[in-house]
Amino acid sequence: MSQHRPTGASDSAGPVPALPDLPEATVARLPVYLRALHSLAEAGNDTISSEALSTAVRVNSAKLRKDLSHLGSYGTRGVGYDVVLLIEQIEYVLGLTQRRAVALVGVGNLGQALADYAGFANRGFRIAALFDADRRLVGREISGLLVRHIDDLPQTVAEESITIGVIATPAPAAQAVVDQLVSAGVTSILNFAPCVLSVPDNVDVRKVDLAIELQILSFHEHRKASAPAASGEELTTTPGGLAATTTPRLPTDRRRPTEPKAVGP
Amino acid sequence: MSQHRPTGASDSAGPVPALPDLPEATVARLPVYLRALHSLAEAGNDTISSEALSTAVRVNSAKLRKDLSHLGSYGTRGVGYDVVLLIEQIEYVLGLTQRRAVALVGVGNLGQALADYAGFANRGFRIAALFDADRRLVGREISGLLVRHIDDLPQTVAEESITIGVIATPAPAAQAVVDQLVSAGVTSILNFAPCVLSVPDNVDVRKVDLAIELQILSFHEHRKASAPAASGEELTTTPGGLAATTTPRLPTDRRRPTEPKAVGP
DNA sequence: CGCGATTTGTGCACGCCTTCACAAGCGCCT
DNA sequence: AGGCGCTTGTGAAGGCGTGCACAAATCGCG
Repeated sequence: MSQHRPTGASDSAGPVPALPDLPEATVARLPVYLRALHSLAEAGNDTISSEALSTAVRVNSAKLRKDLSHLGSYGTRGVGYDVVLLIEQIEYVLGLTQRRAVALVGVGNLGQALADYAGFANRGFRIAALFDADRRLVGREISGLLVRHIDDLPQTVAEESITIGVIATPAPAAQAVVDQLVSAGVTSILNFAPCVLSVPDNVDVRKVDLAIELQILSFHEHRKASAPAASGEELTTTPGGLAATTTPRLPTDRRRPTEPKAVGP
Repeated sequence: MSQHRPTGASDSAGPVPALPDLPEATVARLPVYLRALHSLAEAGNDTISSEALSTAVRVNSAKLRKDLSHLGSYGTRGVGYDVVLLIEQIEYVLGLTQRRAVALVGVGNLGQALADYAGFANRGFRIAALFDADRRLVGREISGLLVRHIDDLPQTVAEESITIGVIATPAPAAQAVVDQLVSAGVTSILNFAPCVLSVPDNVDVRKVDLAIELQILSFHEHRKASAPAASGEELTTTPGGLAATTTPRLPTDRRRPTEPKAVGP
């Protein structure tokens, strides 16, 4: 039941970071656990077993236990985990014990929807300011928040202790916006613009690209449409003859026959 | 080599039904490459080396080459990749040679923003129908699309050959909506509702949880705030009274409290 | 016509993540 | 008090993904 200490380093010499060095995969799942735990707490559960929680969040129970074990040892064998305690622990590690201030840049359609999104406020965040480059939008009020001009970023970021920026601008504007955010002191960025961003090493960026998600689904659709087709005739399976925009040229694999080696499955 | 069909020699002009069995990690990156390649094509580039493309998309060039090699062999040594050919290949594997019809359920703030989002149309998708359970919204028109009642789902899905559903409803409604989508024949779902969904095995679900993204960023913020803070202050750092909702109990951590971290190795 | 510069495609090793399986710990019941 | 069933925490194994480093392949030039 050793703690999160990565390797059994010597206590005397090893300066241990304040936070357990969680695997990224674990970090990404903790919020999911947290959500489920809040539900359980509201439903009046005092404790929960890893097995029960794992079915709720659709995660292998061993993986769940290992994830939680990274936080320390907060379960009771034979009983399970104390729901409230676990919530507190996860919120602590995720840094949610303080309500973090977020700046939202770009109040187009998506930006407005994000500004209104209740999920942020409900889960530890406060949208502290809205920005846009369009002077016509500046001064407008969106869900109780004044839209400021992007040039006011440095001042507002400082005043409101903003550490997280959300980019909901068109792609061409995104890089300039990040640069401004970064120089204003923001060190975490959530990017909705469909483009790659350049940031210094100390800045974290997460991207959400809506079209990419659909394209990934599209791949699986394509695959499903190919394989289980017992008829085994058509390739793209399109019922109607559409495909108007791009040239629907057929794939021509010009792989060289130099390797007759046909590795069978 | 020879991932999928060794079509090279025998030009039976036959279809290539068997798609290469791409690693999921590769599938997730292909859309990013595709985006960059479109830019390159517009900029007039005929060919691109893996090195150049890799810097554009911020991916290790070896990884990039390996990803592309899964598609077949479409590069020329000493030269690079043919941009147009590569675009066609990626669009083919992703199943983008046909424009896929998408149903969007839930036209609240987020749903409306998604309905307006140009990125979908620009990248191979067509929002074919909008649905909502609220009769007051049914009949309204949003960005040129009629909002239908969710009970019309089966009919519309069939008529429009919809295979992908997007859920932008509140969490409590999401599971019921998926069930309806699935029974209507939809086999891929993009879920924006903050909850876990149950679906049959043959249905793919991808989730986008905006608050989770912020929480992951929050974790890294927390970590950054702990480690490099040379001063004694560490844990929750921010001023201002907060944490009104939940008990701001400090971590009853058995792990050692914040030790000033010395520099790494 | 051959040589050097360039770039692809990939074998290999390493590290992270997942999963199984099980000993250790805890509470309850008899 | 002792045993029994339940659950946690984790060692070990296997799989997947990443990145290095290099042979093979191609082009351009002398």
